Amino acid sequence: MTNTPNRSVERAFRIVDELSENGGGRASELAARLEMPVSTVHDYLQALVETGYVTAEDKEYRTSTRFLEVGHRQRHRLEVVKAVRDELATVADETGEHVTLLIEEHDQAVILAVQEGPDAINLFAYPGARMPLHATAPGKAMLAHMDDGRVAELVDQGLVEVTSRTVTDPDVLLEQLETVRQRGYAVDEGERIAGMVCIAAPVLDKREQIQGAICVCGPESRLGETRREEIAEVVQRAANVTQVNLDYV
Amino acid sequence: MTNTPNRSVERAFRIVDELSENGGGRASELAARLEMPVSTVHDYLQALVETGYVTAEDKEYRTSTRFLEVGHRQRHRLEVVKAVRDELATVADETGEHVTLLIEEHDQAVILAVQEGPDAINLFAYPGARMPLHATAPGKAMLAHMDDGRVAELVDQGLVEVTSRTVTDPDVLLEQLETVRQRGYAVDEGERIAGMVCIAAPVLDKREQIQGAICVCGPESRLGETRREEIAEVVQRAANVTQVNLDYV
DNA sequence: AATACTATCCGGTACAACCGAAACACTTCT
DNA sequence: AGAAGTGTTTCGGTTGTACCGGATAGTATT
Repeated sequence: MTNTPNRSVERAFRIVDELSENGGGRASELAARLEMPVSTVHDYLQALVETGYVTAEDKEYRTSTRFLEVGHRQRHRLEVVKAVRDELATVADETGEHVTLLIEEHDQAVILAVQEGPDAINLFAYPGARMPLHATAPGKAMLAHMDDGRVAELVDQGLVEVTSRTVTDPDVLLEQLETVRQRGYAVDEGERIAGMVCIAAPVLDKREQIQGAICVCGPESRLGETRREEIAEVVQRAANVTQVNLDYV
Repeated sequence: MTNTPNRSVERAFRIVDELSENGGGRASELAARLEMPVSTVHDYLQALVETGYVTAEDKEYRTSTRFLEVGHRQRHRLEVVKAVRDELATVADETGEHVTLLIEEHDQAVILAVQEGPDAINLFAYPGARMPLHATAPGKAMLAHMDDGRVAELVDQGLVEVTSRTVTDPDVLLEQLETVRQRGYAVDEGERIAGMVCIAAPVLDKREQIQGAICVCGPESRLGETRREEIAEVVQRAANVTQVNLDYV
């Protein structure tokens, strides 16, 4: 399967990743970290600058705003984003908490949009941020509506423990997914970020295909039993409206 | 100068660009557009999918959310963005119009953040969007504080006509830049988008280095002489506050 | 079923990526 | 000032792999 898939491309993006993670760097720095000859890295950086995806400023290389551009263009085209437009703001208003729209990509949950309600906790959440599916409410909401085969595959790859509360037992996870299907929303209690509770509802299209999830996050202290149910209501309603928008636009 | 800067890297990003512009595509489509053999394009797509920067969904390839991630991370690190944080919203509120923060990159003006006021015209403006420096108010605001040498270089590369009102005469441009320096803000009257007037103030750091520009855009009909001066006031104040934030954080 | 199209696989060859080494640019010591 | 250290850039020969033509498999269209 991994049939030498063009080494140059792979290396180029390895360098981009490295730049992105460290917010830039010098040629030799990167060479050391990536264990490549300095001259090679230098060649790549030169090529990357040429493409416009990397900027050089006095020997200091950074990823350029082209990434923003490409990312936003794609996001703009995703139907879910259009469909959810006003709903996120409404949910943020009604709950006061931190609201996000996520999709599944490459077996991960990826944030597409963030809307902070008046009382929102300041999470490090930004468009493009990704997280494991099994360790988050939105992830579980989406998993609950994916093929059994894919879920099994993911389970086989191992359920990474993000916090001490993360569900790592396959049986427990499958049971939870069943619950999600029954009541229509998913919950995560400090399974990704200690002290944070998240409640998420899946967004399906008319073919019952999963298109994303809407998620509300807040501190455990503020989200008692009744409050959670209220939020679940709101999130599910938003997901429904989104589904309608999806199908009729 | 163009010393064979790694063809694979260049081609990989040519493909990414093409994908981004058309919101995705099939292998053969891209091959035709880029005038490359199908098998070659196929190889590249495979490699790109492997890196995670492109997703394949039933033969249809798209740029992935990785671009969003990389873009946002970088933006997060840019000092200007932090410094301008609340100012954009304030300006949007006070003017009611469409407000943006821009920086210069690769000889272009690039939008980093957008804030729409209550009466804002719906422009196709998103983070990462880029435009020529000489054809916009923020561009001219930044040009006015760049080295004469760089300005001369840009002029030499030719002043592209975006609309019929775009300044294409070097002498006129240089004169306008002088005016910008004198009164502290730049104006563009339908030079990039017909019917739109933009007013922008430069954000400088303590070394008088240009760090970006804050820009307000609105329809010509709404922006008479006095209104423009009011907006210029507001924008300049915001740019000043930003500068202070920049220097003291 | 036959046709047309596109995606995918394969493998030999030409060519460009690769990297060692040397030149160059800057700092930072003595 | 000179020297030594640190990091960047240039250069060119070799070697590995990107490249693409052609074959095959897969899918849609008639």
